[in-house]
Amino acid sequence: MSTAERLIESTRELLWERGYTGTSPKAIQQRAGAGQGSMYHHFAGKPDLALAAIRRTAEEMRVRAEEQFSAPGTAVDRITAYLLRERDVLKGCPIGRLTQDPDVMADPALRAPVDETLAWLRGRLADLLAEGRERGELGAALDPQATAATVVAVLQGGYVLARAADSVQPFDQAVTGVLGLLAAHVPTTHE
Amino acid sequence: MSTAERLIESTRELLWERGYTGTSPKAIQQRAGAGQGSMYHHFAGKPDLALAAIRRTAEEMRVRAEEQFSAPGTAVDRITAYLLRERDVLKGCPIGRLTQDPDVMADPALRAPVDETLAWLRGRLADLLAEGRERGELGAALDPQATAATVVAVLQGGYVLARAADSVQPFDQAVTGVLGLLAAHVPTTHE
DNA sequence: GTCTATACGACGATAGAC
DNA sequence: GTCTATCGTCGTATAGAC
Repeated sequence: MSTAERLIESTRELLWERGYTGTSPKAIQQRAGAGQGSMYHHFAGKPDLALAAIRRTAEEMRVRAEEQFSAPGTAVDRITAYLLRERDVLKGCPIGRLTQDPDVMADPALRAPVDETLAWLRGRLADLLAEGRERGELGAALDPQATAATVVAVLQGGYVLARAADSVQPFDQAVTGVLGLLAAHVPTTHE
Repeated sequence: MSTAERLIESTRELLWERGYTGTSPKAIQQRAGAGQGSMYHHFAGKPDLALAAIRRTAEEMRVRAEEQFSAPGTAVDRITAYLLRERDVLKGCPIGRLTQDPDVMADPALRAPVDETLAWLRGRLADLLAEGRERGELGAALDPQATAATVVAVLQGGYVLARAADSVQPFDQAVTGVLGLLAAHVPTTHE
């Protein structure tokens, strides 16, 4: 792996673990096994490197989500598979966490991939829900956009609860809970 | 207001806006209009001051939530009122955000109030949901614990989505969505 | 491309005068 | 109680040699 690659990967890890403010150039260099000069040769500075790291993480997240979304099965099947997918729950969402970093949110370039990724997720889930509703898999009363936002929020909030409790249990409960609520909207499961 | 009070209040604001790592003693002093010596006279250091600030914020959060929880009405009414309560959505949750700060999570003293507050919230909502189920306001199939986790996660995740989008819309949608799902579990609304 | 040297303010705290 | 002085380290680079 090239030095530039190692720098990006180290930055991705540190942004995930410690956030933008909590990540120093020195820490990035040490983890990447690169010197000062090397880092500043490849990147203009901390924001530039962070941008490369965030873009890559965002792209990876979309690809992994799309794997579930484009799988065979009903809309609810695919959303269920997405929600139950294996996750590094206690580490949280590498994109969602950036939302709490004022320095990231204050920089339009850094903010854009965060905003776009979460908006894409909601949109994609809304599409699935709308499709499921059209096919009669879901009740006509279900609001695809609102429900999509709920599903993404359950994940993002589930990470928060899990980190607070230092346990995956609240995350799993939140997912179980929303799946239970969603099941009540599946016409065939109505008593 | 005493100097110690102003220091605590300033710390509360800064922890909310910038998190623990992003908040420096100097910034706290400036906002409080106090000098170095003054701060270190009243508090042992940054962690000590943060502890006082976090405890107060946690206490305030419980009191405000309990106002809705102990109001008259059905369980669903009270949960709805809680979810629709006025909030500083774009600023996020002052307790939930600390969850993303590794230095807070690494310190048992700082972590405790965060953990306890979110756990209390889930427990309180689970109680309400269980009560509503016993009274027949909610379907027997509803899992109080899981659903409580879902409700709290929707709020915490809604903040994340709102901050990413720089708009309250996704937060409102997530709340609308979960209320819509919950409505399907109210026996009388079944067609 | 990578290294070392240098810079300068911020961070988090202590010491001691008033 | 509050102030100023001082301290050692870190953060975020730039400069220039190799």
